[in-house]
Amino acid sequence: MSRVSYLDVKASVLARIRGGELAPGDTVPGEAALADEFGCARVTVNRALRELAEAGVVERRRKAGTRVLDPSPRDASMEIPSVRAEIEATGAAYRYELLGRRLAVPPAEVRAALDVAAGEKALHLRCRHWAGGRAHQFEDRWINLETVPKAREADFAASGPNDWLIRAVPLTQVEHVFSAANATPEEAALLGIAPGDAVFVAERRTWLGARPVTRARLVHPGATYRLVARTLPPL
Amino acid sequence: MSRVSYLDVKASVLARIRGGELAPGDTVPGEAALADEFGCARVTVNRALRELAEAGVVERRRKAGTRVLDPSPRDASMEIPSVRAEIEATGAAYRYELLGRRLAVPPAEVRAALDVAAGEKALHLRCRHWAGGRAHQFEDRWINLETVPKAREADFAASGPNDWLIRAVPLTQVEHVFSAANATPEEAALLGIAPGDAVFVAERRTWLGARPVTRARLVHPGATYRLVARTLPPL
DNA sequence: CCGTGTAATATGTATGTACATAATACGTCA
DNA sequence: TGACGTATTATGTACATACATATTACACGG
Repeated sequence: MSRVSYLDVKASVLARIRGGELAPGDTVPGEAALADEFGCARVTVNRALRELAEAGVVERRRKAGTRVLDPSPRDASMEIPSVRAEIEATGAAYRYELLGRRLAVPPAEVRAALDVAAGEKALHLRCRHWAGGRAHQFEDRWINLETVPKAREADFAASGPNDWLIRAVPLTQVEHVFSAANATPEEAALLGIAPGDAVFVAERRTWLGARPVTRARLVHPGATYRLVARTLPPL
Repeated sequence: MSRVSYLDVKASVLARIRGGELAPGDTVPGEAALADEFGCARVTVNRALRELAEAGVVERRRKAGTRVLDPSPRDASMEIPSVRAEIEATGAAYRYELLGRRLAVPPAEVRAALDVAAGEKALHLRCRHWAGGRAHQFEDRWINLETVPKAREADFAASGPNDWLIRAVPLTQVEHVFSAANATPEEAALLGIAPGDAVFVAERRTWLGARPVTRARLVHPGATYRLVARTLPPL
């Protein structure tokens, strides 16, 4: 004879919504009413409804009560792709190659993205990531040395800047912009594809608090690269 | 003189982690200890730590206690792109055009994706979405009529299948696979670009419970299309 | 009629207590 | 030494109660 769990209440209310007994826009019975119905404490109902609200199923407002929301097109989520993990997950051997490392004044676009002062230098890296014998990604990355001074000493010969940054900096925010483009001759040569072949481009920017950390342009052969995003599993 | 809130405890513990006082792998003081330190009830600490666990900052195990996790590459999330909203958000005029509608036996690949019985027909739609005078998306969609019989009557002349489905079916699960490709001659003609130009392709599959609803191949001109994903804002 | 102050109300949260549960630590016995 | 059962312990959750807070509804005065 276990007592009534908040999970029982949560499941029951969810079932009423799924079953159409409670339609979007309807007001869910108040905490007191549900507590009475289930024979449990109001706090127990509170937790159940709070979690449903966190899940985006209902909306709660003081005094107004709890209302069923539209089955909204929930956000899709995807793993932040770490090249190494991505490649190793396929079973292919991962190899990293540093093509270039220099301190330089970044072009205007990068300067703006990284919030680097005019004339100030940043760290510019160019790398290639292999999946077995196939070039998987060409990486063109700028690192803000004001935010991450430690990067000045790192040589990035052994492991990629991505792995290094993950360990060195507790990133607080990451943004990706994905697009498709035709490979430039240089990109084609580096990726072992023909110029003009489609490439999948990810532009990644990361921040540490309010300070930009890095901006990377990641170019993948379009013929093989896939990015997957799924909605969170239903409750 | 308000009492100690679970938010205070949560913020304090988070600050210790961010500040390095508690490093990944370290054990967070027990609920009893924190309750004592903050002069609040253990339940209050419990809620603080529980929410930190939900946020992926710490890991909790009975008897073992609470440990700080690696600052994991949190999942990035993106809005599920609804063509109409996407276009209208840019300020451009949205126009929808139905290119074809037929009942047909789907090709093997689609049959597998939609779990349609061999020889069984499905609804095949081809549409184009305009952003002002520019073709924004070419849509090639199959709908499983066993899951959504109502689609047989819909004519999709006025509004797109996407809008129709959102209203008609409470989708439970959505998957996107993004890739880059070179435009086929047909795609190029439909999108007003040159054959071979890069296109950004989204393959979307949706489910209602365990039953596949639809599979759509959405093709966008690579020169203009961008997809953005961000990590959830920091705690 | 309109704005404003106030009472009513549903949710939000803190507390002390009690018991449940999972996992580890450890002692016992073969 | 090793397998197994048991005590210990930290978290997990339920409850009754009390008070906080946001928001609505409504009465009242200009």
